Amino acid sequence: MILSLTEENYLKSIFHLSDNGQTAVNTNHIANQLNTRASSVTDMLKKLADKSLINYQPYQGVTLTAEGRKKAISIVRRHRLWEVFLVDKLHFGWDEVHDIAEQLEHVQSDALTDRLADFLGNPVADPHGDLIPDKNGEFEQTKFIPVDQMSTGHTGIISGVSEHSVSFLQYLQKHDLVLGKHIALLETTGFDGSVTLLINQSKELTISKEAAKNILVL
Amino acid sequence: MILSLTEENYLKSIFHLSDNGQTAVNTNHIANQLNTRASSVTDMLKKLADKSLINYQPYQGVTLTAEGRKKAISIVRRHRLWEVFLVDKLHFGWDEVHDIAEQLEHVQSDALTDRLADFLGNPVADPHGDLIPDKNGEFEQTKFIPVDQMSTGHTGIISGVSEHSVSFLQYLQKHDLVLGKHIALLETTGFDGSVTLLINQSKELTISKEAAKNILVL
DNA sequence: CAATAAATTTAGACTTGTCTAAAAATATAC
DNA sequence: GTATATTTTTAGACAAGTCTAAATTTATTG
Repeated sequence: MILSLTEENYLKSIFHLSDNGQTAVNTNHIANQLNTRASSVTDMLKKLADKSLINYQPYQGVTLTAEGRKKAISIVRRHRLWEVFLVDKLHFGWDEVHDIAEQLEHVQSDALTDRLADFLGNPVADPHGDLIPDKNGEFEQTKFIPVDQMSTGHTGIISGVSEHSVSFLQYLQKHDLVLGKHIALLETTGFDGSVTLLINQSKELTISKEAAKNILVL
Repeated sequence: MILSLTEENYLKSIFHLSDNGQTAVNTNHIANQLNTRASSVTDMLKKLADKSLINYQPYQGVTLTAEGRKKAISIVRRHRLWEVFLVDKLHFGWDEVHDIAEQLEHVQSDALTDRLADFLGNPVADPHGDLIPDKNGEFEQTKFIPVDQMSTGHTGIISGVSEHSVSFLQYLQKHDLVLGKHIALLETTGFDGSVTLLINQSKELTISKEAAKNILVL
């Protein structure tokens, strides 16, 4: 079944807002995420329910069906593969690629997606460290830890972020907190939770608890 | 000014049907090319005329304005660059790429287009030999000759086709009449115009006048 | 050049996706 | 546990793009 661009965007939103399809999502949350109105969302939810892509009970929020989840995951796969392409091959900054990938993800061709993945070396994570599902929709099993949950003295490799705003990404870039860097947690300040890191065994940097929460290490 | 996908497709059609924007194009021709109805075309022509992208007088056909031509050329540029990407990098066959490029061409980002061009080595022609306009909309000046207009004994390099149907492309592929092959015209048959070629100084092949007309050499 | 044929445009309707405003259902608070 | 606030849905309208059928314009032809 071929979905419209709009339908794809709704499925993707629901997937992301529901923590990969587990919990129910509210109409208002979707409206907010898609910059549209609750009434528009209701209309679309009925349509997606008719197509058996979501489970929808009026006033009770929605979850994805197996079919809907499959579709959503394939969109996520396309999005993240294109992000890798844009950063690795076209040398865009990781803070510049989201909007372009948002367009590219809607190009419908399984052959294209699979060949692109091969061309990129079948990456398992995108430039933000978000996991790329494989052809069958499976995510590699990994255990990212947010920096604010590391113990003092322990080390890790920066492997992802859980906040994708351009300003945060640029902040990270500026302080050289990019993917692949080795960090060690030197100290956690009790009163505000800010943490002091040693980056690549050389540079010391103190960041807020808020920032630490959104940097993931492996 | 940002154009809708549909508007882009109309401009592209007009550009192609008008021999790169020179001659006037009929409503019916556009309807035919876009698989739509004449009445739909009329509606859209009014809209494009309102936006100063075409010159439109009812019943008199249309031509592109300078602005419309610029837009059309940028779509053609994107389309052909993506075709190069699909064939050179993802190893698609030249007969498989049109539909995918048709989708990719509508991704709106000048930065993407320019970086893609750089990544591909700023090619001047796509896998079918069609010229790729540069960033400023200029086509490289070349003089392709259709095989049916070659003189007996003369040689050339296959550099393009003027017919893009999948069946024709597959026919060429089967007979090894692909881009870059050296051919010599051995003989033209008077009564039906079919021509006998020597391919890469080794293999002889006779093709119809119809086929010869659509193979371009340099 | 009148009559027919072909091409084009208009009129009115339909679909998709959106919106505002009002109604209904659910959640919260005293 | 009733009143208020919040969330969600319904009702009706609108814009983009399309369609069919009818009307109009242009082209063709005897």
